[in-house]
Amino acid sequence: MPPVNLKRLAQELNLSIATVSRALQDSYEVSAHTKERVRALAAELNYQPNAYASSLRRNVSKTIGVVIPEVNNHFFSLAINGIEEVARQSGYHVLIYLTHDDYEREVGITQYLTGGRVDGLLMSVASESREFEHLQKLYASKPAIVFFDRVCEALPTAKVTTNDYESGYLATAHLIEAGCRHIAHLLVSGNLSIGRMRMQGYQAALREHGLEFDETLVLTGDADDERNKERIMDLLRTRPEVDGIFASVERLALSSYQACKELGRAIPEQIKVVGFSNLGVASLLDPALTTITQPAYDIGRQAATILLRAIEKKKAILPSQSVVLKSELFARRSTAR
Amino acid sequence: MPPVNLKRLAQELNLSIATVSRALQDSYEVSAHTKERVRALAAELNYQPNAYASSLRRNVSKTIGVVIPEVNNHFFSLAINGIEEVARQSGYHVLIYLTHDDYEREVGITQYLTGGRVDGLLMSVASESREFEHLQKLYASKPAIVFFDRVCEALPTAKVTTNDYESGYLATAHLIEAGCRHIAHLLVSGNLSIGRMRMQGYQAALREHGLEFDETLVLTGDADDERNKERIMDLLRTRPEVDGIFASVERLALSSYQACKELGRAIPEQIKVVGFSNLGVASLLDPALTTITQPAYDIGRQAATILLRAIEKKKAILPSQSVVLKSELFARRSTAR
DNA sequence: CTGTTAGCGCATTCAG
DNA sequence: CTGAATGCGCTAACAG
Repeated sequence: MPPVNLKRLAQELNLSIATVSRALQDSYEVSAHTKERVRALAAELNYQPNAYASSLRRNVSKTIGVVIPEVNNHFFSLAINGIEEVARQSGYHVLIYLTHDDYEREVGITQYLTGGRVDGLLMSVASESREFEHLQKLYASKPAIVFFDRVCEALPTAKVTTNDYESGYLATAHLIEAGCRHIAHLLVSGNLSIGRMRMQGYQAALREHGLEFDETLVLTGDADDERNKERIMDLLRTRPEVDGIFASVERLALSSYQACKELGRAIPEQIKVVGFSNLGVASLLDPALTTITQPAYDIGRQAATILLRAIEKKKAILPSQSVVLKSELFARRSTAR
Repeated sequence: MPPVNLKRLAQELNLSIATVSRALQDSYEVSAHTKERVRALAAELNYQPNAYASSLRRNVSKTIGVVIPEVNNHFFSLAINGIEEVARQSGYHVLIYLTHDDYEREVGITQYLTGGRVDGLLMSVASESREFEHLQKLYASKPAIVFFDRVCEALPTAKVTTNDYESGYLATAHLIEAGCRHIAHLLVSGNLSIGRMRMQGYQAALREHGLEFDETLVLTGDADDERNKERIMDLLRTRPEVDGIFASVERLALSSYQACKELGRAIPEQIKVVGFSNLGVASLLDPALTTITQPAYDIGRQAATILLRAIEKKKAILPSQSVVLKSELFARRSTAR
């Protein structure tokens, strides 16, 4: 069976390829009658335009890429939800790439992406990425880029983030007000803006409540959850005075909970924990879980909206289009008192 | 600045386009010296082949599509993880589409996909889909398809599933052995094979343990979580004898937990619940949560592996390549006694 | 080992 | 209103 393409339609209808093409695009310079004939046959044969030929010709792919650390995480999966929603409504396809917070992979992926495969890119950088050369290259190679959550400050483009400084402050203040005096901080990574911001909020809250900032209570996590848990347990063992933990990212919050449980230290009676990011499910079920919840779905939507708008208008994305959304402290029942 | 394509490279090197193309593909019929020159310039100019031109010419896109109900769900996000992993290793790109369990969307997406954009498709059908005409059409239009978890039995292709019947049996038996005598079943959807299988296991377990199957204790959920919760609460109120719940899917399990909490019926003391699927995080934190956990990551990997192998070998996928993996009952501490 | 030629399917000039 | 011709960037068959 011959393939169903414009040529085939043209032959069967005794028309030229050009006319068929125009008819399918509802061009004003084709008679209503012809359009009808073309559409009827196209439907009958289940004609689908070849996306690649079209992309090649028009030099747009109607495809965006999403590069994120992982998907098995409430924040990112909700964000994808928002992104996919917006993309589909605008007729865009979504390619997904996971870095697993690995620098090498991120570099590989960005190279993969340099070359017209996508019209634009939504990105949350890997926490391990210190060097941004690959991102610079990518940026130079043209696709529109919008960062969300884990941004690369070095590139002059729009970023969709949350009020990380304030949230860090809020989380810490919440713990202090609940009676904590020795609050450990679990940092996601020193070279990630969200980590720095949240930590600054943490420090400010301590300071303003008259507490010392103790550098030795700050633990920087890595990609190995098991090891993170061990290190948290070590910290809790060697520093028994710790009565609160502020985890700056979901994975570390979980590791904290597990560490506390394994050490038999009850949450929230003995140790209070505030986990950053969307524990979703868990926080609904276990009242001991206090979380800072980011509006992940909206972040995804906003980032995608900015990106697609720029693509459609063929306009550059400016840093001034950046958006800062608000996170919320979500405690099922107050841990204060 | 002129674009960096083969033509440009060829001009600057005084070679033909064909030679440059061959050199970049490391063809044996190009001198080492020439290859070197080409590669050097390509690197210098950061040449990236145009993926669409290549796809058009070769008639392969090195892209697969993943169509799933949602991503904000441990099962699917883990599966994506596995899929992306396998795909990337083989140099494939992954397009993602979410149906939100909506029939219309699924139809729209499959149409979207009919037309060479993807070389293959991994799919978990929407629970609402009763009609499979769109899938038949898609199947006829050629891309290789592998179903996973929520399969469409009508199509003669490979399916990657878990031992749903046994798991349903196991879950129910677990409740019975823990002392439950009136076990409600929350069905995901009557027209989904996983639902039917799990329910059959549930019925068999009841039967073999000498319990009556009571149709009025079976509740079929829909896409509205809030309403599901209300209906579960209704059921628990009108049928106070219910002392166990077997939820055949993650979302319904969560709604059950919430319903129980709102009614003040303690889990697992007053009501025991077994939730199907990967509650992940939650089950680690709350010992009350008993889950049937599917090997989601492996399911993703396996499905992707079968698909890519078939694509690479240009061979049709046979139903005989189907795989059935095993789920595991995961109770943090036994609810029995 | 290298170049010439043709064409993937489509959108778009330019003619009529 | 319609058709013929051109080329997007790349690969592959065919020469030499």
